[in-house]
Amino acid sequence: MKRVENHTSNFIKDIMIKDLESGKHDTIVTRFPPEPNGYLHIGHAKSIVLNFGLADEFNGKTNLRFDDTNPLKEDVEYVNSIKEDVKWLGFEWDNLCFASNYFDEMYKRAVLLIKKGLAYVDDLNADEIREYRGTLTEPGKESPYRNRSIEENLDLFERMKNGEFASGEKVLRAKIDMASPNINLRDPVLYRISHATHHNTGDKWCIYPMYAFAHPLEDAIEGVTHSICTIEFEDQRPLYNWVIEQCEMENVPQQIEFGRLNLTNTVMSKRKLKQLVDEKVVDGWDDPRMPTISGMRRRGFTPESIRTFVRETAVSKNNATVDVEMLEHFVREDLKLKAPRTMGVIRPLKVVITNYPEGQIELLDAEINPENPEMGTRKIPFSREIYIEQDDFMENPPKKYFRLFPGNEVRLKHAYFIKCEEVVKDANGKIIELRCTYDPETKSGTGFTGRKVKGTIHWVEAAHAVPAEFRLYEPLILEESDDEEKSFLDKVNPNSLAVYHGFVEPNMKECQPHDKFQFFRHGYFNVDPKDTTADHLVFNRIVSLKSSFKL
RNA sequence: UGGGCUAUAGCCAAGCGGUAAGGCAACGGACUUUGACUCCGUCAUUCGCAGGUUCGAAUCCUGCUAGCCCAGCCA
Repeated sequence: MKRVENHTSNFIKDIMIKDLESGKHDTIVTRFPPEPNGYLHIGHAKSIVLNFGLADEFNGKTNLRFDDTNPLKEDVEYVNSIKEDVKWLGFEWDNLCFASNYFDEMYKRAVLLIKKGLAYVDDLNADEIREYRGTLTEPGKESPYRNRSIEENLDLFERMKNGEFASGEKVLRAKIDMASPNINLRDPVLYRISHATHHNTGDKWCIYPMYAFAHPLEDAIEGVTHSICTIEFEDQRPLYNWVIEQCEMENVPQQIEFGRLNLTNTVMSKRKLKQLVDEKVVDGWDDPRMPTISGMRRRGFTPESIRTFVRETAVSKNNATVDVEMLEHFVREDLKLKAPRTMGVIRPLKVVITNYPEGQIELLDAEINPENPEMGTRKIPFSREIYIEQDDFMENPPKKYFRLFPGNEVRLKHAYFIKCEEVVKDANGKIIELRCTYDPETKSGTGFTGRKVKGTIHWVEAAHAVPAEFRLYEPLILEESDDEEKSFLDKVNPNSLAVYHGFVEPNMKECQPHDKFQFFRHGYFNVDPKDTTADHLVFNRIVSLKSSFKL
C-alpha cells in the first residue's frame, strides 16, 4: 500500500530546499528542544513532527535536546516522560543532548562578550531592572553599572561563577540598546545567579544562562541549520542573531517560526494543564481527557493518527485552533481496518428468547472485521438469554425508530431476527426484561431473504458475558461560556467522564492493555493500561462512531 | 500607545498578476447484517475593510480595522 505522507509543501520546507540548492547547507540539521518542566502535549507533537519529519525528508539529522537552563523548574521525571513520548510518536533522535552539557562553552562565550565590551555585570535588583527597562512606549534608561571596565566585569563575572554572591545579587547583561523599540534588545539578562542543584550538573554551577543567550548557542554548537520554533519567539530573532554573531559562532543557524497548534474544547498551556492535575480535576497528566501525549496514548489514540492529523493541519504562521473532530476523524480512519470489531453492551437490558430451547448454547460465526477479511472470524455463543443495549428498546418509539419496540422485529448481529412480544417491569414501572421470540430460519449466514428488517442491533450472550467497565469521555472544556478568562476552571465540563458497567464477549477475557477494538455501533475503545486487572476490564472510549441518528 | 506577526467558508488551509485546490464539519441521495463504512452530489461571483495601479488583483501600492505576541533574574 502506498503511503501518501509528506506530499504537502510548506514554507519551512521551501526554505530548506532553497538552502540546499544554493549550497548554503549541504545537509539539514534540526532539533526538538523541550524544557523538562512538564509533559508534552499535542502542540509539541506538531513541533516534533516538523523537526523530525523535515530532517528525515532531506536525510538530515535531528537532535532531542533538553533545554535545561533553569534547575528551579526542571526534573528528570520530565526528561524521562519526554523521551518516552517522542519514541512513542515514532521518532528516533540522532543525538540526545542537554543544554547543561554546554555550560562551560557558554561561560567562555560570555567572557568573550565581556572582553568585547558587549556584556556587563549589573548590580541592579530585579525590580530595578524592570523599572529601568522602560515600557512599551517609553525607552529604558541605562543602568548605572553599564559602563564598568572590562577588567571589573571579568572579575565580577568570575566571582559570580565562584559563588561569591547570593542568588539574585548580580546578573550579566548584554550591552545592546536601552532605547530599542524591541524590548528584547534592551540589555537582556544573559546569566543569573541561582544557588540551586541541577538535575544534571549537580552543584557545579551557581550561575545559569538565560534562554535568550543559551538557545542560539546550543543550536550553533550542535550545527543546527534550521532552528524551528513557535511564533511568539519572532521578536527574539534579532537577539538570537546578535548572540550568534557576537559570540563568533562558527555555525550560523536560522531561526524560523511557525504558528502554534491548538484544539477546540481543551486547554494547552502547561500552566493550565498543571492546574487541572494539581487540583485533581483530572486523574493525572495521563488522564485520557488531557491533550497530553501520555493522556492521548492512554485514551487510545495511535501515533499514526496523531502524525497524520498534524500533517494534515499544515504549517503556517497562523496560531490555529483546529476542531477536535478533525483529530477524531484521523483515529477512526487509522483504526478502521486495524481494530477488531466486537460487541459490547454498555447499559444492559436482559432479553429472554422464549421459543429458544432452555439450556441450549450454540456457537455462531462472526467476522472480526468485514472490511478486512484477513482478520478472520471468531465464534460467539448464543442462547435463550442475552443482553442488549437499553437504548435499543423503546416502549413508545417515535416514527423512524428502527430498533426494538413491542411487536417489532430486528436483526441480532451475526444471529437471528427477534421480535419483541412482552415488556417486563418492576414495581416502579422500570423496564427490567424483554421477552422475545426468534425465527430459526433467519439465522445469519444462511442467506435468508424471506423478509427484511430495518434495524440491526448488537448483543452479548448472558451466561458467558464478561463484565466490563466502560469509560466514555466528552470534551474537557465547554467552549461556550465566553466570559473573558472566567477562570477556565469554570468552563470544565462536569460530564467529561461517564462510567458504565456492562458486558463484553467471552473472547475478550484475555485482552491486554492498549488493545484496541471497535465495539459495534459504539465506537473505538482502548483497554486502559492503568486500571485494567486480570478480572476487571476497563475500556476507554477513544472516539465514538459517527451517527446521523437522532431521536 | 512603541515594536513584531496574522487576516481566504463554521474550523484548518492552498494560492506568489490570468479569473478561488484540498481536508474536517454540515446538508441531500445511493448502498448497507454497524442509523457506521463506502459511493455520488451540494457547500466562497469572492479572499478583514476602503481606495488606487492594471486589459486583468486574494495576489502589487496606500490608508484603515480586528486579533495575537513582547515590559521574567521563565522558556
